[in-house]
Amino acid sequence: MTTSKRTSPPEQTALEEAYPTTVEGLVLEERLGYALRRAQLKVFKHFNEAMREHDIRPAQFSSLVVIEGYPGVTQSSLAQTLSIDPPRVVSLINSLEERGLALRVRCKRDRRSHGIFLTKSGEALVERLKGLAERSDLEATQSLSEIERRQLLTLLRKIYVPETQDD
Amino acid sequence: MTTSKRTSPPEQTALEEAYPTTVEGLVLEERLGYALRRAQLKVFKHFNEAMREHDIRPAQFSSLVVIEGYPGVTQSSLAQTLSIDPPRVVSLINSLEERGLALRVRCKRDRRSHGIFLTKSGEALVERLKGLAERSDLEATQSLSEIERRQLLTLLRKIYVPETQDD
DNA sequence: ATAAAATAGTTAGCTATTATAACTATAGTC
DNA sequence: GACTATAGTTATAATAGCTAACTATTTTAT
Repeated sequence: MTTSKRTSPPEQTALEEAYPTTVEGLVLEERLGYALRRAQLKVFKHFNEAMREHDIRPAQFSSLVVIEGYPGVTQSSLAQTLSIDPPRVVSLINSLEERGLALRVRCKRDRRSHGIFLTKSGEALVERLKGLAERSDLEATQSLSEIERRQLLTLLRKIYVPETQDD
Repeated sequence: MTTSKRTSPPEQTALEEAYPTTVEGLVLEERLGYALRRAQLKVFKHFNEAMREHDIRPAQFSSLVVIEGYPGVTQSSLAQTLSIDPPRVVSLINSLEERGLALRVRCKRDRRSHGIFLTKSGEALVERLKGLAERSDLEATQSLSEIERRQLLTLLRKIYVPETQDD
């Protein structure tokens, strides 16, 4: 199984330090997944830093925003909207409920499902957080112009919502 | 602590089903982190599907590509290049070594560091994988034109490498 | 109307990712 | 030679994404 040997004689290898820390021109720079991960890593780091005092993670923030926009949204609907699997939605809503930010209400029509609502403090918090998130994004993308930021959002949306029309 | 109450009377909530599965016009659509995650999720899913028969994960692929481009690269240099923390690089290279795709060679000049090289089978594999990755990206972004794909890569690169110049 | 199939939510378990802290060995500096 | 810094490693921990299995309900088919 391990019949293959090394590609370069290790004896004559002494220039490791010369390697650049940024990989210009490497095939990797053409890989969309790589670029998306690097960009997301940076944007999320800024986000987490901005939310640190509120102890809110990206998925919690997204949930709060969706619940605010669609009060009474069911867990399955939330899962689909955020591309989060059902088990994770459970723990997500649990944490929001424990912190008094949201609550489940059993649905009368279909007693299998639960509508989710924000509490007063949940509503107050999400209003505050939206401003912080906005500022965080701007900081993380200082190197982009406002036009470029719009372009980027449009292109990304086209990937995950293929039916998206240009603005 | 739990003084706040719900935002809507749950008694009159019976329209959950009417909620859209795609959230158009919601504040969330303006959040860069959200869009990045959704897009990355889709691109990575395609990638993992394309690599399934080879049992190669995104981070392993990136590592192979960098090692191929810079044979003898040290683990710390690899960590910095890929924005992966050192402990993870260890397990990453361990797995590549166990599979006979790469190997560590202790550096003579600085005996603390290890140069990483591809084996013959590692070289053969990465050549094969690069084609698969390319096709996977195209499939995942069918809704984008070639120009838009280039724009997207450029914009993303501007975020994580702020010094990047336009093409 | 009853049996079968589908759905909403939940619990449990696995792997991977990101992040720390602490430790060993080596190298560089005062 | 003592102090400091660096490369790699080990060990934890929290989170994320995925799958299977189970309960309670609803819908569909017979």
